[in-house]
Order: sequence, then C-alpha cells, then structure tokens
Amino acid sequence: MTSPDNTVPIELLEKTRPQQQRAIKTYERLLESAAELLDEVGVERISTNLIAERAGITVPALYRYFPNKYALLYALGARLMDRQNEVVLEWFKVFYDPQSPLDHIHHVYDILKATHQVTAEQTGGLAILRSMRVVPVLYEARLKSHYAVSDWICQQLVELLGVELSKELTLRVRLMLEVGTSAIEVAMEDPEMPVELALEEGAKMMELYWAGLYRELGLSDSGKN
Amino acid sequence: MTSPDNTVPIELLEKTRPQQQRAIKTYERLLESAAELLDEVGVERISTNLIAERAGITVPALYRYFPNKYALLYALGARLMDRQNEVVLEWFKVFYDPQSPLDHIHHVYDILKATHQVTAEQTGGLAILRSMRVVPVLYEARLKSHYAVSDWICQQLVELLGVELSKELTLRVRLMLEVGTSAIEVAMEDPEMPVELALEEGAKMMELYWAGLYRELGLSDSGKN
DNA sequence: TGTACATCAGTGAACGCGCGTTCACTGATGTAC
DNA sequence: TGTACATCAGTGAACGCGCGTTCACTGATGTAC
Repeated sequence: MTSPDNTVPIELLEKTRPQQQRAIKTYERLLESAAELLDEVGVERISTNLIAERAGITVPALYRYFPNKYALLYALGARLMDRQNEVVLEWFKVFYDPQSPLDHIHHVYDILKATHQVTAEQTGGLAILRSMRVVPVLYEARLKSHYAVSDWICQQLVELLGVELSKELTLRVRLMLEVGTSAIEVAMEDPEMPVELALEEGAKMMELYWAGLYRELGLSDSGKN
Repeated sequence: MTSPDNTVPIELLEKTRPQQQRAIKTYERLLESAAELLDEVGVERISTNLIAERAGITVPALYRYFPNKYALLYALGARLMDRQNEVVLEWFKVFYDPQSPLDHIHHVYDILKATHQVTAEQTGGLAILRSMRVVPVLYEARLKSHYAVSDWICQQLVELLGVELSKELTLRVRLMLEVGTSAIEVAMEDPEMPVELALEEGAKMMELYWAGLYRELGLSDSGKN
C-alpha cells in the first residue's frame, strides 16, 4: 500500500535556467500563474495549458524551463518550504539565550506566527501546501524537507543543551513540527477559525509538550509562565 | 483567495441506489476500486475510466450510481469520516465515568488508536484522507464533518461537566481533533515513524492541552497520570 | 411449476475536448570586432 | 557607433491519447397469475 509508483521516475530538475531579464520574468510569471491556479482550480485540475495561458506565453516556452508539470509544482513547493525552513533557523538565532537556554520554548507562538506569515504572503500558499500532501512525487520532497528541519533542530538541541541525540528525539521534534503545520493550515483554511486563536492554541500545545520533553531529558524549565 | 469556485455546483448525491444483490456488489466494487486507485495513482490521476475498468464493469454502469467522479469520491470519503466519527461517540460512551468525570482525558491514546485502526482497515484510507484535503468540493464536506464532531463533543462537555458553551470552546476542541488527525496521518504516511510512537506522543500533546483547558474552565483534574 | 411482463442492471459505440509533449521555426538579445 | 553573428527566448502547428459523459440498446432479475 501507498507505494510511490516508481515505475517511471519523474524528472523534477529544471532544464534550462533563465538567463536574460526577459526569461527571468517569464519564469517568475510561470510560477506565479501556477500558484494562482493551484488556488483557483486545485491540483487535480491544473494543467500546463492553463499555466502557460495565464502566464501569457505559449506552452512550449514552459517546457523550455521545466521538463514536465510536476517539476514546475516542485519548484513552487520547494521555494515555499525553503522559506518556511528559514523561519526556523532565524527563530533559533533570535530566541536562543545562553543565559536561560530553555527559554525558547516560551516563544513557540513567534515561530508559528512567522511561518504563517511567510505562507500567507505566498500566492496560493495554502494550496501549495495541500498539493504537496497529495502528489506522490511532491510528497516525498515534503517528507525530506521536514526531516531536514527536524534534524537541524535536534542538532541545535545537542549542541546548545547537550542532550543526547536519538532517533526518538528526532521523531518527537518532527511530530511537533507537524502539529505546528497543522495549526497553521487550520488557521488558513477554515474561515471560522481566527488566525490568532489557532496559532496561540497550537503554540500552547507544542509548548506544554516541549516542556515535558525537556523534563524527561532531565533539563529543568526556567519555570516562567 | 481560496474561493471554492462555486460557479458550477457539483452534484454529490448519488443517482440510483443499487437494489438487487448484483448491483450492490457492483457498487461496492466501484468504491473499493476507487480506494485502491486513489492509493496507487493519487487523486490527480484517478479517472472514471480507470475505476470502472478496475471494478470490471463499463463506464456507463458507474454513471448509473454516481452523477460524476466527485460524487464517487465523496461517497468514499463520507463513509470513512462517518466511521471515524463513530469512534469518537463510542469512546465517550466507554471512557466517561460519572465517578471521575475528568478522567477521560487520560485515555486520549485510545481514541487515536481506534481512529487509526478504522483508517488503516479501509483500503487506501490515507489516500482518501489526503484527497479530502485537496479537492475543493470534498474539502467542504470534510470541514462540515469535523465541525459536527466538535459540536457533538462540546455538547457532551456541556451536559456532562456543566461547562459553558462558547465559540472558543468549539474552536479549541476542533483544533485538538485536527492535531489528533495530524498525528494519525504522520503515523500512516511516514515510513520512519513508528505508529505507536506517533499515537502516544500525539495523545500526550492533546492530554496536556486538554488538562490545561479544564483548568482554565475551573475544573480540577483528578490528578492521575 | 411455467410463462409473460415490468423493472433493474449493465453494454457498445460514440462525442467533443483538453491534456502533455515535441518539432522545426522565427524573433530578441547580447557581443566581438 | 555599426554590423555580423552566436546564443537565448519564445512561437505555431501538430500528435496521439485518455478524459468525462451520453445514447439507445440488450441482458438479468424479480413477480403476478
């Protein structure tokens, strides 16, 4: 079950990189159009024809830069995930304080807020996230990216707090990230759900759990809150 | 953004209900085939042709029961969501104890476990959940179903614990459900993630949060754990 | 039990359409002298 | 500065295919007498 259908591997790498000004504009217009259409018609209805038309070019021009439809969606998804991941690195830089090294867990809201913002600023951000969950080849990229972040965070915890690295730690961090993502997605997709509430309560859940994790690892919380 | 494209409403209701034995078999084979294909090729590649072929009938026979492709996927999704929702009702029945009315929050693992099992038993269960996140018309059904459960849970909390019903309570319950779903999905889709770990840790997160919720509402936890 | 008939279930063939992709091409941009 | 040329960027036309859906139909099942 859920085998990734590897019979015919799908090439995701871009073919030609745009070089001239004009080409860069075209390339960006392609990504922007794809993002809009992902939002408007969904991943099961999007097509190269639609994307090219929206971008104001002909279809063969699209194939100049991307070997196929999925490579284009991948470029879009990878860009968004990279931005999200940068938020995590930035957050650690800002909120890690050697004076009170466990204090960062009281700033989970900030990381959710920043990630939400990055996603909301991207045209069709929510639709992009959704499509990454559903297209097999994109899903694998998503998994890989999430593990990259989990691993990076764990490495930080090892270096900064001296905790012992373990498979279980990585998985627990990964689960927390997934819960955070979930809160952000709910905030974005449910019109009834106020963004602030979703992010605050999501952060609360993560914080409580994270504090428990540190307690189990023998690290004592600063007691704040 | 994220407008559900209501220009041409898609009919989701079934046309003819199967009556004879033979027809019921055909109908079930259609759903089963669709579930398999959702898992194998994904929602953006599934087609009525593919489904009918797999079910061993011709395409017009499919159109006897469903007005279109989405109605079939909807039937599949609705059936799974209904089973999941039943788990929630059952769980409350089993774990609500008038002697210690707050004790149910220490059994969150059980509800996750049972929901996971129901989903794992359904062919292509994970693929069905994923597809419900991404097809606009199915997504609305998903939202509606989730709210039905949240509302039902809130109603239980009102009746059993005497808490005051509020919009915020519903949203917090809904968020918890979403987090639980998230843990189950991670358990199912990530080959690296041991199912038990995901469910246990997910339950832990929900429990901690839920305990906090009760504390805020002025209900004191039995202290067990 | 046998048959005529009504209803239910599924078929064969066809439709127009948009899909992804490729080809040989023209036009635009940049650069060497 | 002007021009010849190389490279980059985008086009027009076409392809075969599978898509969703409908039609008039044949075959299977159930029932009344």
